[in-house]
Amino acid sequence: MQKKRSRIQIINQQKVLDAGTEIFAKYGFRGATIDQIAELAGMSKPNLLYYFKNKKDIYLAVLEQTLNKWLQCLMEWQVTATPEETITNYINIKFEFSRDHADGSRVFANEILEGAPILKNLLGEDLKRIVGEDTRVIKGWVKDGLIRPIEPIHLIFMIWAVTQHYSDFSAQIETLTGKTLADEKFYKQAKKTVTQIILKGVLI
Amino acid sequence: MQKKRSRIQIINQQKVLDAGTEIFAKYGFRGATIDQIAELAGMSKPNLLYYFKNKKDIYLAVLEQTLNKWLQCLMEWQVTATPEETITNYINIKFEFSRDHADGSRVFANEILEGAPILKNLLGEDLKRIVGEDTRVIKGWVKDGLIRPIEPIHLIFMIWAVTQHYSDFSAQIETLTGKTLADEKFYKQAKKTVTQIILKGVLI
DNA sequence: AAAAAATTTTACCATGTGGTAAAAATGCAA
DNA sequence: TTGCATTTTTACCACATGGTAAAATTTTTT
Repeated sequence: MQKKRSRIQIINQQKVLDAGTEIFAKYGFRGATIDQIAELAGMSKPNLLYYFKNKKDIYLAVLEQTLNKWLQCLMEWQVTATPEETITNYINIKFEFSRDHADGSRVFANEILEGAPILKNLLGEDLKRIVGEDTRVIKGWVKDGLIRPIEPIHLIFMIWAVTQHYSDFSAQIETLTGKTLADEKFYKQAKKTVTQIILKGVLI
Repeated sequence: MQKKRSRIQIINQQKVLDAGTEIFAKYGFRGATIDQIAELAGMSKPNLLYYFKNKKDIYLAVLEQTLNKWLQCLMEWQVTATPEETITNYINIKFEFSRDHADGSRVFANEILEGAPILKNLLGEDLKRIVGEDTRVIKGWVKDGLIRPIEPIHLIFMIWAVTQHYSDFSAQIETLTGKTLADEKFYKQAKKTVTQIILKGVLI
């Protein structure tokens, strides 16, 4: 049993997590510095280290926070009725996540580019289980003749890839289109086009 | 007019570029160290700095080399006959690039995650022009009623996103499936599924 | 083979970065 | 308001990292 966190502690730890997410998103674990995070969080480095004993601890906390949000997102969808509804819903949720947690998504991207040394363990079993369930659902649809015979895992990867692309590579997208998912019109257009192509692509 | 590069120069500069690509792919510009690159290239740090005067110069050379390959890849496809053939061909080429230049792809990913400070200038106009041409072709197909009315840019992003996903996030993919694009069977299956979904998704 | 040019090594240095110790300041409960 | 606990600042340190100078070595040219 651990002592109740004080008001200041709660505020400052969250400040560090927010700043850490932003910095790690840009530079990855190795490239980020405690000074950068401290400055963005508006406190001195030793002050920050009063809340997190070292850089790795900040990183772990950021990863865990993001991970929870991501897993929650992945489990949020439900096999409601038709595959059409279910897939539409799934893409919706993923797009929403990409828009609202772009920095978290980029922290993940950086971590995976480094070979996912931490995430591999943190994620391993949970993600495999979730993906396994998704795969089973899709396999069921194929068996029932509701969608074309496709390899489920690649459909899942496609949806992840596209939605994450809009957050992870937003710098590139912005250069080319002048827009990001923050632009409501662009957001809807992207979601609509992607949903349409995937639905028509898999439905019979 | 610059002097002809010596035999040793050619060999060692390429060694540095190869090592640099691998290290920058993992850690990005900030996270990579000259020592790591030097060690992987099998030479001492001062020796490496005899060929490239500083870290940024190595990075620029790596980016440029990768950029040339990427732009070449993007321009390799041709509007042959039907949209079906053309899109299939385009996806083929991108998948091949992801498999054969995974580290280069990751260097790009890292650069874009950092906000593409260098690439923005290096790439800016060239990429815009290429994407503009692609967009025009797709718009033509829509007008001619050959494919469904979709927003071309998002189709392009979809194809980029998916193919790059297999190289950039191969660590995640390997955790989940035990496979990478290096596995011939997996490569063909991924390409086939993606091609099928996108073709059925856009063709009328 | 000798001289010149190119390459590699050795020995550095300045700065950046992760992290600590302890004093000073602040918040808070009695 | 006083005393205790929490928080913040100041002043550091050790090591990593980017980079340099110059000597030593190897390669190439004459």
